[in-house]
Amino acid sequence: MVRGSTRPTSRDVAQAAGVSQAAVSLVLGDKWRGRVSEPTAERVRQAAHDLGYRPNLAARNLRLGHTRTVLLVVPALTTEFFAGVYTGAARVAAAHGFGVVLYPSPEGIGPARDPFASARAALDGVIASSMAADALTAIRGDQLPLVMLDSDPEGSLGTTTVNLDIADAARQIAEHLLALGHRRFLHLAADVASWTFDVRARELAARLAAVPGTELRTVRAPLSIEGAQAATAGALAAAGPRPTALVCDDDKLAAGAYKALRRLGLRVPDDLSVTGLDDLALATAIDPELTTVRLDAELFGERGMRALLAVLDGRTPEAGDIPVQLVVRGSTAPVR
Amino acid sequence: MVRGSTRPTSRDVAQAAGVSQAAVSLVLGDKWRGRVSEPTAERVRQAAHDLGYRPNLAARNLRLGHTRTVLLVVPALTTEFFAGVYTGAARVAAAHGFGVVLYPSPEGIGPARDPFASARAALDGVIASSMAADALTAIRGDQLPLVMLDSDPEGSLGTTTVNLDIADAARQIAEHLLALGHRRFLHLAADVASWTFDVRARELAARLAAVPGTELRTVRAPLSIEGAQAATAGALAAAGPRPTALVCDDDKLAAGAYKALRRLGLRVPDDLSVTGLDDLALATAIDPELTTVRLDAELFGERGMRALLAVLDGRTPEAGDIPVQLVVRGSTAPVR
DNA sequence: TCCCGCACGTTGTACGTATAACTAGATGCT
DNA sequence: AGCATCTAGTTATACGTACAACGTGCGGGA
Repeated sequence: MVRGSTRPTSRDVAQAAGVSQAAVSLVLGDKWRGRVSEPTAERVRQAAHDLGYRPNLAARNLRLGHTRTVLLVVPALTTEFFAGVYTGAARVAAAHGFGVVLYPSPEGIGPARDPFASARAALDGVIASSMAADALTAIRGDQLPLVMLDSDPEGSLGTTTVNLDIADAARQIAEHLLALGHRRFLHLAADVASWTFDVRARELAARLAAVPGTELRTVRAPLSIEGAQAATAGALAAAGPRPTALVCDDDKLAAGAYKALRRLGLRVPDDLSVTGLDDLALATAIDPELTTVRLDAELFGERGMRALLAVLDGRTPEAGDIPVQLVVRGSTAPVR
Repeated sequence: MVRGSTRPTSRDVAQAAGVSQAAVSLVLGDKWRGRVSEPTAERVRQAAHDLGYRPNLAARNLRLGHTRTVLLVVPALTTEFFAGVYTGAARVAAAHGFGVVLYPSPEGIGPARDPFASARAALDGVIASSMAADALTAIRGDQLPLVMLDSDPEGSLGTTTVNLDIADAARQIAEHLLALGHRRFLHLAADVASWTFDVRARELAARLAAVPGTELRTVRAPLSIEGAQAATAGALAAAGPRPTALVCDDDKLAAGAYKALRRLGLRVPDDLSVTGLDDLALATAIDPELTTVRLDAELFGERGMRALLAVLDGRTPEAGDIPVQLVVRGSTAPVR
């Protein structure tokens, strides 16, 4: 590290090894076969190591016109679901020489200042969850290759979408509860404008409408334990016969519902069957363990990344929704 | 990599506005006062807008030598704790014109391939949790300004550290349980090599050692609900008098312990008091609600970011640990 | 009149890299 | 011998930006 404070460049390495800068680039870029002799290559590598040389990636990106980096835009990371998505995406990306950068919608930071202006520094593409809607406007302006997760395949004109088979999840839950004899349903719905939640509501309603004598009420709650608790308490205080099945839009809402039910002295599943969706760690932490639908977050991330790679290569992305699986636990029982 | 038409550059804008590229740079860089007339500036802005011009940040970074972007390195995002850290860091960063990029250790991706080589593309600094140890070796090689979170202030030579007052957390838990009359303790410790967990063990042991007649056993568990469940079950199956207080290294471990206790037919807090640490949403989702110590994740992130900004400016970072607060709930009771 | 300063730009250059195009000597083939 | 081919490099250039340095009219003060 002779040059004092500034980082060594490929030219410094070249000088140290007694070759030209181009030779350094060839050797370190692994394109030297038949262009540089082995002894010289070794000398270059040695010099690079001695100087602690790290290529300036800004310069490389500028030169190459791409970065082999993609951005994953997700909603606030309040559950481990998107951690799984990231892991899956990062795994596939790594196998193709790509890196993944995560951009969670930071809570409480207005869109006035675009907080990831510099994060976008150099990106080849974007994978975005439709739940991070606020961040999307900024993205669209960039005209980058884009893959949407959990987004309406119809509504998103031309954009590639990768979806979990949420409709099937809703159907499986409905079938399960109907088979147990339930007829009076309460739907604890997430108060979030997103396709993935719309599908739950639509499919549940459609399924129940097909069975005579069923009843469906809906109550909306913000996507938090406290919100779900309050909404559930409010809904059960209403007049009329009490529902026997409580279908929650996700596991977190179900955990909030549990709390409300405990306060009301109602027992799960004796007085009320409860279902969630996601199969988070939370689902088995609460008592009784929650009947829910397992979503394969990692596979979701993998598929998203593969779709983006396909788009970047001009290939057609893999089609088809990702299958989900009902997991029956102790929170659902035959109606009495 | 087909990107339809190539993106417009500042030169294209210049041509469209009938000025030089330098003028475009001045206007868009907000340095035009007294150098370019208002009508001309407006013409440039208009042209930039019409063409949908976005500056090439790789080129800007190369030119300026900095990026106003920092990297936040965290362990796998299996709880919302680091989401809070990110939010706090991003808020402070945004206020100073910086962006934050998140790098969670992806599970199952070996260190063989450096998965965030390109994410590091252009960074001014790094904030890293000591829990993401595997990622750190790669970081160190870059010689970037670095701030460590939850790291041994002694061991990290010269590096700036920002810590939660975990020692105080452990003390408060110990005092609380001692005051309730507990004397036989079981410590459910995270099987993770990290300073933050070492402190818990050390401080708890020190505190109990000061009180005659106390007893402390320790059992280690991987940082997951299932792991904690198994470890707790194993420990309680051992011979000898049963402990009356179970001190868990974090809330997630406590949730696992709850499950083990339920299986064994032991009741919280009647048979055993349980404490956690973190105050995640999980802490109030389980029954009974968990006595734990609240960590202010957002403040943690803010302090980390402020420290890094100080380092970048050559200033001295704010000193002092971040205070924590015991939250007493239903999982702890006087010993019977 | 001369010259200075101001308003309004432009020209030129450097950041560090990857690679196309070239060179010079050695070797092989006919 | 004459020419093609191979080896082992070098030289030159472009990526898009920010900014230092350099004009160029024009009005005004001495």
